[in-house]
Amino acid sequence: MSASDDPRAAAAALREAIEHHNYRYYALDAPLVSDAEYDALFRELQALEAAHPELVTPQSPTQRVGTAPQEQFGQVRHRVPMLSLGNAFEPEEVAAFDRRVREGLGQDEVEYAAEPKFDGLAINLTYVDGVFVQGATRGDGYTGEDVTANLRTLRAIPLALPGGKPPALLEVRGEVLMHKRDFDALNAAQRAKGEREYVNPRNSAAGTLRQLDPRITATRNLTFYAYGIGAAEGTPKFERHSELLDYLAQNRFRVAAERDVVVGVEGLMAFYATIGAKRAALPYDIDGVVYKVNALAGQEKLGFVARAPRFAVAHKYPAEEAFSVVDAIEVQVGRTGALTPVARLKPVFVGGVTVTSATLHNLDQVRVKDVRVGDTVVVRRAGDVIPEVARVVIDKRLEGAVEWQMPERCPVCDSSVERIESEAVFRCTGGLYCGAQRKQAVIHYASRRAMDIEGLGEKLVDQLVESGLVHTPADLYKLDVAGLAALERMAEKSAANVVAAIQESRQRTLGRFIYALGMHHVGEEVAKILAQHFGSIEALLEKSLADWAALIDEKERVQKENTRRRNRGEALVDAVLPGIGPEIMQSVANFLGQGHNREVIRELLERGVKPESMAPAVRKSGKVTGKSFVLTGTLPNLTRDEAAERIAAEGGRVTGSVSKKTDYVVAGADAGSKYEKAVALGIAILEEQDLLKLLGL
DNA sequence: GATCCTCGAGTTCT
DNA sequence: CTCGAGGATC
Repeated sequence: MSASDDPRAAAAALREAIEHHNYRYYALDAPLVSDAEYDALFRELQALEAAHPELVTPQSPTQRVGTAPQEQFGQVRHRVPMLSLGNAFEPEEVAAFDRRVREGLGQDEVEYAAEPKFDGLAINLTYVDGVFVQGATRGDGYTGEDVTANLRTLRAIPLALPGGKPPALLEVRGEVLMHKRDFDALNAAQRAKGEREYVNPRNSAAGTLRQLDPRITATRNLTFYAYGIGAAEGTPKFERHSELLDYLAQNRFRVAAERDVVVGVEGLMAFYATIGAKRAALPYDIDGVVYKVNALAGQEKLGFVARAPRFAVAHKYPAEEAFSVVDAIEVQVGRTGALTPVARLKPVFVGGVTVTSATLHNLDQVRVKDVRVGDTVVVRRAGDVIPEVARVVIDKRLEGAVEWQMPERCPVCDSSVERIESEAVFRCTGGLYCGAQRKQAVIHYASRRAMDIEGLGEKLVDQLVESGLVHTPADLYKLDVAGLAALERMAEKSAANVVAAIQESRQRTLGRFIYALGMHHVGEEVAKILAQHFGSIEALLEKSLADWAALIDEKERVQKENTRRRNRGEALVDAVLPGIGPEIMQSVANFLGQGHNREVIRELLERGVKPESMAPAVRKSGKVTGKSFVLTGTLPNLTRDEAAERIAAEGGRVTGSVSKKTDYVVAGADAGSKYEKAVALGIAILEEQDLLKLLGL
């Protein structure tokens, strides 16, 4: 049969042939034909479709690249949530996982499907009647972004499942990533064009997938590896995870060649070691391996804890370490004057990013690790993100390297530096005289949780303070558009926005205002207590030093009295200002006792800042009165603040750390150590929907 | 006096 | 998120 006899059949045959060659080339790395032969087939199909436009179908290989760039990505609700996995780092944690699985299944030995854990982006592909209709990112696990147009350009993603009788619905789960060699090629090209280079394959895959113009995505070599399925209708019945992967491979998806089926914890550890040894030689980046109970019936039996399946775990490789050299140890000055030593390092690529500095926390830490300028050090990214100096390579220490000393004078304002006995930190005594502290004070004042002045960030405050326009937060209210627009990189329009934001900030709650003042030991919580107790800023200012001293005495007296009563089992006396002890009172008294601080407050009020007095918290009874909650991870719909607000509205309390007194832990995606702790303490774990139900919403 | 619970403060990089 | 320290509790 030739094309002229039956163009429709010819086009179908060509498409099938091209998809098959794609599969051989992109998924198996084992092409059957030369590139020239492939191109010939492709051009033949293009010619045929040009002659018979009615034959063009969306799933034709000629249609991978759409034309019009999108404005933005749509939202996609996942039919089956895309969950995250629990992590294991140590052999004992893997053994514990295996033990829980064995106990859960009542088996002596369990078979696992083991595979590399790709360091890419989790994706869900939807096929309806064998045709690729939609691809979405994982997002928060429940809702992702529609990146169909970009995914269509990936030739490792079949646009149509091979003939026969395709399933009515198939969701393929997997990872989009960039092979290391393609990443290197991309960066070489970027360099040649004088454009920005990407830091690692994962970031470049993410950046490429989020291109609004699919034509750009098409020029980059992204690939896709399948590792599971979501919703499915009309697929064969699988009994094992490994069978399911075989099925995906038969349907022209790329699956990891390294996947294996192993038995027992010995099998898991052997797989971990094998992949670890091959890690550098693999074509893609991985950050661990994944173990899943192979029997699907077993997976179902084990089920889920909160958001993580009980039948699978990710076994991570240790944080990557790298050598670098300490160029200098600089000192940063914080809002409270705290001096923090920071190691400036020769740029080193570790854990996927280039690290140039790492905090050394305080002098004690510098001494413990004995870090000196010029030292060769081992750098790693602790936990997830924050770079740290793990240790010094003593053998490589240069002769004459001296112990680092905390400077005696502030590097910013030259005031003397002192260390309060029994405290680890050194502080600059310059107070608001110190430029660094002044800047930080203004930044803190404008921050989201304080007076919430939008557009007034670190950069702008730097300029304002350095140009002398602003010395204290009170000066913000004197700024006008003309003055601001005179600054560099500040257009009329954005200057107007900032001024408007400053005006708008005059009305804030008293709690926010007190917090914004930035008194030592007075964070959001303490500020709120003070606001509710005093009711107005004037009431707070009225208190003399003697009044505070009396209050402190009173506090200590009540504390002693209560200790006595407790020993006798008598009822306790209500304390003044619960949650605020002598130390904090002293700090507030010191702050308000200083003339310049009172002056700034007076100016703020004069310039129209009107803190709204706050009614003492009426302990409303709600659905969760008296219960305490801890939030961790990212919730699918609510932000943490929103969740906290709703809990408070029903009488519950939200705290930051998990303890025996915690009633519920609300866990979202990528929940961290708090989740672990909750499990260890046997505390009820809620997902967002459970929380909403509990709150009656 | 000891222990537990919370809050405050500081931090890196994209 | 983690550490350190203040406050409450026993």
